[in-house]
Amino acid sequence: MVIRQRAMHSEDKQERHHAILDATERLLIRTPVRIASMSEVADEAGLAKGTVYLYFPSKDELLLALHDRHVDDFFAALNALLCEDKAVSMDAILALTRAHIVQRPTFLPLATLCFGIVGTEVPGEVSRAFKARMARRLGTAGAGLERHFSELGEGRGVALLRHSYALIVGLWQMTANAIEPIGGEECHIDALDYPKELERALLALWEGTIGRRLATEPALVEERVY
Amino acid sequence: MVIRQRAMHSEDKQERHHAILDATERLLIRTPVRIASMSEVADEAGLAKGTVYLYFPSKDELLLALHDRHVDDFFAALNALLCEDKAVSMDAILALTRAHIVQRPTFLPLATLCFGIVGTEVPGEVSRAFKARMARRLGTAGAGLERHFSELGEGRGVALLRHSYALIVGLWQMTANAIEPIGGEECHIDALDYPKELERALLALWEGTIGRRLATEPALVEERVY
Amino acid sequence: MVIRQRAMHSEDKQERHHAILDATERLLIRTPVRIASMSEVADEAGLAKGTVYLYFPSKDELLLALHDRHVDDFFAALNALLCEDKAVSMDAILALTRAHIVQRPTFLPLATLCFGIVGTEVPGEVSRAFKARMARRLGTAGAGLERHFSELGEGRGVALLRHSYALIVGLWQMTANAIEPIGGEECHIDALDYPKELERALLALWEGTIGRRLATEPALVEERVY
Amino acid sequence: MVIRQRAMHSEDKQERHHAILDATERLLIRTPVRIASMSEVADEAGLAKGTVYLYFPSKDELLLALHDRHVDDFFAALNALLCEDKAVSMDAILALTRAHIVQRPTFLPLATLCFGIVGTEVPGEVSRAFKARMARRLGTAGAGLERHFSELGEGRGVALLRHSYALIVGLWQMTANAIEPIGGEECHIDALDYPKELERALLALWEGTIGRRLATEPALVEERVY
DNA sequence: AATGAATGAGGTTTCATTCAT
DNA sequence: CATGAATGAAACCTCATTCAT
Repeated sequence: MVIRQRAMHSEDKQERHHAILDATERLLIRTPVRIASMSEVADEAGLAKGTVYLYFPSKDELLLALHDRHVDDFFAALNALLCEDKAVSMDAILALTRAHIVQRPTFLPLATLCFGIVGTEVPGEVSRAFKARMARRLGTAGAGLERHFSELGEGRGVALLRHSYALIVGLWQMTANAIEPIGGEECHIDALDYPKELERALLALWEGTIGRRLATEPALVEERVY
Repeated sequence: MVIRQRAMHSEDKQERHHAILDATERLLIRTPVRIASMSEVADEAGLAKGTVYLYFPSKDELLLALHDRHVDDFFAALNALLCEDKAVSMDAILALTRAHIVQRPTFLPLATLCFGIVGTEVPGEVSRAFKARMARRLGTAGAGLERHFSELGEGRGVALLRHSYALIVGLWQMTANAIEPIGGEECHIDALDYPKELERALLALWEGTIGRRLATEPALVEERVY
Repeated sequence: MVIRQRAMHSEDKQERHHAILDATERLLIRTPVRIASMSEVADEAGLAKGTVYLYFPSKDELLLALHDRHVDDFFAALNALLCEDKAVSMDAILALTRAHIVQRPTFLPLATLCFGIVGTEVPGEVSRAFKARMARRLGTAGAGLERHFSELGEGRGVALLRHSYALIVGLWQMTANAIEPIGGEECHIDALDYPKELERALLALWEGTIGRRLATEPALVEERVY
Repeated sequence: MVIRQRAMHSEDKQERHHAILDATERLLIRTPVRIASMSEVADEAGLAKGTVYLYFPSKDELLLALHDRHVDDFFAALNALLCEDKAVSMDAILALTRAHIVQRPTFLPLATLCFGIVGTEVPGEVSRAFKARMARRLGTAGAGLERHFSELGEGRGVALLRHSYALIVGLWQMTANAIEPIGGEECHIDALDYPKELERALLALWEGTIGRRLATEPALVEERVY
């Protein structure tokens, strides 16, 4: 077993907390299909199995905590963007989504997984706490959105974020798992390029919701339906 | 144990095939949260466990087959609608979605489950076959859509269907799992009314994609952002 | 894994049931101090772990079933004795106790163990069923006792059996575990000869309960207090 | 965490020793069924886990020490009684048993537990020391008994105490575990009134051992077999 | 074709004890 | 002396799948 110092202070513990999440993330990147066992997590973190349970009461809560960190990263960036004084373009939001969700290899698989965990496997208290955090983030970001897009009425910002998130996750599930180009069938190959297809779909959703043209990126505009 | 005769003829086999799927569906309705074990499926179907394996090579393929049947029902109805000569309204499509997906208690939980199965657990051949069927259905329906909504360019019908499906599934996952009815807690109830929120989101997506107003249902219109 | 035939018929299953109990008993004889793990039981029985769980739903219930078999053996013999027409002597009962309880190396350790299991670890239904069987056995044997020892009033037979059983188990626990001859201290060595001390204690209990002399064995009589 | 000063002097240590035993006893009263974990003991004592290990080398020895204290209390009272000049009645001894064993909620559960510990889990030295203390107590009290009950020959006093103790513990195990109050079920209630049944059994044992009538309490006499 | 007994890998969790601080 | 973070050996149990009957 790797010799490590003990996390005596609160900040050391925070660090170790994160170190375990980091280890979990590394494993998830290595084998996205399989959810690592707690033994593997402990090994990867250079800790004993029991130590992992010292920081996370169960495997499900560990996974949920990692997902929570992902979500937090995204919303922190989003809120930072929305809090700025200058105008926020759709492009900026898409770029942010790309950076924090689409290109982060573990975000979407883990999100998919956690949809099954929250509410069924995890104790109600934990589940509720997660949902509350989620609601708070959505609320903050939704309000920010309403400030930047004045066409959005009260509460429409949150709804738009929810719909967008649903689209991001749902489309990833379809694309990653369910649909791929099959020989013999003539498919538009780029229809299955998840990042691009997602941006087109999001653009349509936002334009439909807000009621005016938003995109400025040529790539998206030129494909537009007339 | 129930005495049963053997399914000697091809049609008997088809029948038993469906009987097993029916049993699985009944179990799924009874406990949507838990995926029934093969024992339970066999019991519910009045067969022995081994017999179920004569008809479905694995549990995953059984679930996938049931999902396939759901999807087939939906697309059959959709294609029937789109093949008719008369104009097809958005409302008609929403109604169809409601009837075949939203209000069918097993469709969305199973879809969610299958997104995790296909491509990882199931042999490539089976997975490819499922995806091919899916692509064919989408292709047909997408083409029909393009006929009815002339603003949709070539291939845009398929894409819109994909995006819609993603929205349907993704929003369900967020709504079904992220919120639970808690006695005494005041929840923003309407934000969590999945059927209504879904229709609003779909409407926005379609209007954003097609580029014009589509809804006629007062309930949706009056909530609209100006 | 050892190749074995399958227990298809009810009697085969009974046999396998017993075979597992036999294996458990062998292990218990080998290491009376440690309660075997389910893996060891399965190995000893030449079966897979899962198979053991097919016959016994949990480790505790397996142990309880073995204890139940012990108890059953004892009471079957006791009732057989009490059902005979001819008079039953205290000596006969002591001999029977010796044969079925004292000299059976696993009876008392397992009984001690099971006192902790019943009512806490085992589901209420199982626990109740065991207690009901126990009450039935005690009732039958107690009534038989009352027939043979006319001084015992109604219900006193059951009570005497309960007290005797308590003495048997309690004294074993003290003797086997808590008290042993210690160098330096002058102890009557034979006070720690459990079988003999037990019989003396039982004789006193019975004589005190029934109210007259019962023993005929010289060994017990000659030690008697005048 | 509670700030505590260090136990530097021998008497401080003794005090802390007792404080830990007190904490263990409180936990045992709270949940008699479950043996507290060392963490709980430490918490209850307001100490860290490691500190408990400074005073007791293992969990088993902690439990044994608590049991030892119980036993010591009982024998101290018994010897005090037996050392008095005036005659000692059976009733007095029963009353003492009631007060120190039967009505003390942790005595019997812990005794049961310790019967499984001593001689198996605990190092021989500790086990032997406990047994030696036990033998000494029994020896003293047994000799006292022989003075008060002249019918008891040499060594019979110790034996009677051993048998009594066995009966006390054995009957408790049968009664406490084999029967539980079940709403709606009619149980032979009085067969399960442990304190009363115990006194009847002890009376019979003592009368059978000593050879004459001992009881004076009407409640016991009137139930007597003629 | 049908059965259902047997399999056994696989994963989670607990907690007495140790030892660095 | 005191702490409490870290350890890691157990042990249980499930259930998809196989295959003898």
